Amino acid sequence: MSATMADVAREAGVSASTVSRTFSLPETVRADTRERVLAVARRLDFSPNRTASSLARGRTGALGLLVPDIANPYFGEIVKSVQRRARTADRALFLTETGDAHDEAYGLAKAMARQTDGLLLAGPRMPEDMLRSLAAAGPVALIGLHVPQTDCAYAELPVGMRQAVRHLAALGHRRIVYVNGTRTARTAGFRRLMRAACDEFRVELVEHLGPFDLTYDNGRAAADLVPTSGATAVIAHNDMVAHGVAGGLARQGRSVPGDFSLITVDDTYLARAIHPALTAVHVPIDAMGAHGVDLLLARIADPQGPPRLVALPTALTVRESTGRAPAP
Amino acid sequence: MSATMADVAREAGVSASTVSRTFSLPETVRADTRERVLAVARRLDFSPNRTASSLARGRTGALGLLVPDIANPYFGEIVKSVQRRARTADRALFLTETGDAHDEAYGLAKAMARQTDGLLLAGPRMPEDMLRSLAAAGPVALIGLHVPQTDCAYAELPVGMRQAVRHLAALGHRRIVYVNGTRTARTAGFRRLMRAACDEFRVELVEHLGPFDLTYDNGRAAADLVPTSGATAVIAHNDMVAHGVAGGLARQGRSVPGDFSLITVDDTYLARAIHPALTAVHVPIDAMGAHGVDLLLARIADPQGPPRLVALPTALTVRESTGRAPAP
DNA sequence: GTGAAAGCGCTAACAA
DNA sequence: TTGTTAGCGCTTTCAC
Repeated sequence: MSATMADVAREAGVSASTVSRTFSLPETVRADTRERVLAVARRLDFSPNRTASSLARGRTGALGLLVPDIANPYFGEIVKSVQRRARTADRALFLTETGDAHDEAYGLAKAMARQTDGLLLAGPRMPEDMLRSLAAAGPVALIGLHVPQTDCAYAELPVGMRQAVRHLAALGHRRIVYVNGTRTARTAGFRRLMRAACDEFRVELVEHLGPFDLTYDNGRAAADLVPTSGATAVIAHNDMVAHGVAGGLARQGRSVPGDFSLITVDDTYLARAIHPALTAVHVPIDAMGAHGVDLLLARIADPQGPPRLVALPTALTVRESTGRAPAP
Repeated sequence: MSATMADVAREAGVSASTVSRTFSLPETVRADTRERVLAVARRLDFSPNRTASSLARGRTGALGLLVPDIANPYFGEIVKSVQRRARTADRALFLTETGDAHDEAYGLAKAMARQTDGLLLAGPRMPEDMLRSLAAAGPVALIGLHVPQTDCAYAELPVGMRQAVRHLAALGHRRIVYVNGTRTARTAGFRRLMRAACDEFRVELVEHLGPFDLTYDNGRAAADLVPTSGATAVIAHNDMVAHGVAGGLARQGRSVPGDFSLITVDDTYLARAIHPALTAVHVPIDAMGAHGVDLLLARIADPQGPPRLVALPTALTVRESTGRAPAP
């Protein structure tokens, strides 16, 4: 089909090695022969066959990204930033959606590891030992999650969460509902955080831990429980859920922030794309994706190096969904 | 590092070819030797090296997907369905975000074509001749777009659009605004459609063709133009824009559907995820993605076959954002 | 600075 | 049914 290095070599009157060097180590070949080779290559519309190169080199040049749910805007934005960073590093990106099942995700990761130089796991719903086993088998970096002894880029939530609770306390809220999720890795730490922050600011915490996957519909369902809880403010675990809570409250005819204040965590474009715009604990998704790629590339370059953690800052962004607590 | 076919062959007392066949054409090797080979393979934790296989076979087993904007829910849902279908076909998926620049998208497509067996272009913002040139160079299928002489899976919008206008006409709306976008391939056909439908139902059409990229913010800006247009209903080109229009109207203190009715096109989860839920021309995104993959696989299997078009049905889904026109 | 030669790990005739 | 043999297209010592 398409021209090979041998073809170019013949036409240019050099050996295949020289053609190869022209493309992978240009500075090692004399300028004029290089030009000659490139001219022929251009004429023959030649470009190196990546597959052959991968085989010879022993690495593919590709990275693999696994996300639980592509359509979730949080992961959508992660995919976006990872893909962008990968491209600037001249790496192709394999994408796989894992869903929520541990074993399947593990199998998919294993399979993908074979065709890539390294794996990026975003918000993996996997027990730590599986993650460790993957990391032991090849280069792996985690995004949005903190697992000791593993390369990860994650958001430092305590600061932002504390600001959120302080903000509500300052507005006179004395009792808040926290709409949590199940099954995600950050859930546990999250609860502890909320408790600590609420204790510090003397706010009473009501948890809604139902079997909530972090979906719009579950947020909507959670909204029905809010008015009977005695709380005047809600903190939702992520934007999808917050969106559902907002929709549910609106449907009940409740006003935000008139009747209830609402704070979300993550701050994807969804948080700005509803009315009222949501006050949010901003998570630097973009930076997390980019740092994830960097960590992975570093790990690929030096498989033995010590694990690195990159903690990105979070902060409260106040918008329209929070206001003074209604008079009792 | 990891075991090779030669290793397995030696241990199992067979030739490398037999090991190869055991994995790629199992039925051609006798049951007992197959078992023996598989046992050894398991013991050695062997699995075939895809890169080597790709090189020998002359195909990679991977598909490439290009989308303009991953974070846009419309494309997010397409990526999701494509990735799912690709997996059931046992194909890995390369993902690239192209952005809006024609030439860059073209270059990225060319590059990706080299490492895949075929390309899926979703909603490409590219002139037809570029698309044709790509299709001439290798297997290509289009998603969400109808280009003659090319394999495409697209939504048949006339039906749904006509229903939308009829719906508004029946509710007493006599003048509607259409918030269009620039630069996308479907724009032109869309305008014609709207005109035809509006003529049929004796509705006056106001077009807002500003330099609108299809973003939330532009929808918001468009909303400011709505009240002065004299229209009582709005049709938005996609969910992002519709979302922005809804947000903008809410901010102005206008009620939907009390003051203005609003219809969106695409019907991603966004359409349901705001209050009021949006009446929408439903586009079967999932089916489009799946059919796109099937078209591509068929094209890969038979590069010479005639081009195939798959037109998926659209239909109006009435929700809460449309109601009777306000009395003049 | 350039060329010759030996692979990288697997596949696919062709023979046996 | 299985083995032998010759690549797939590129990279990389090692000489020159």
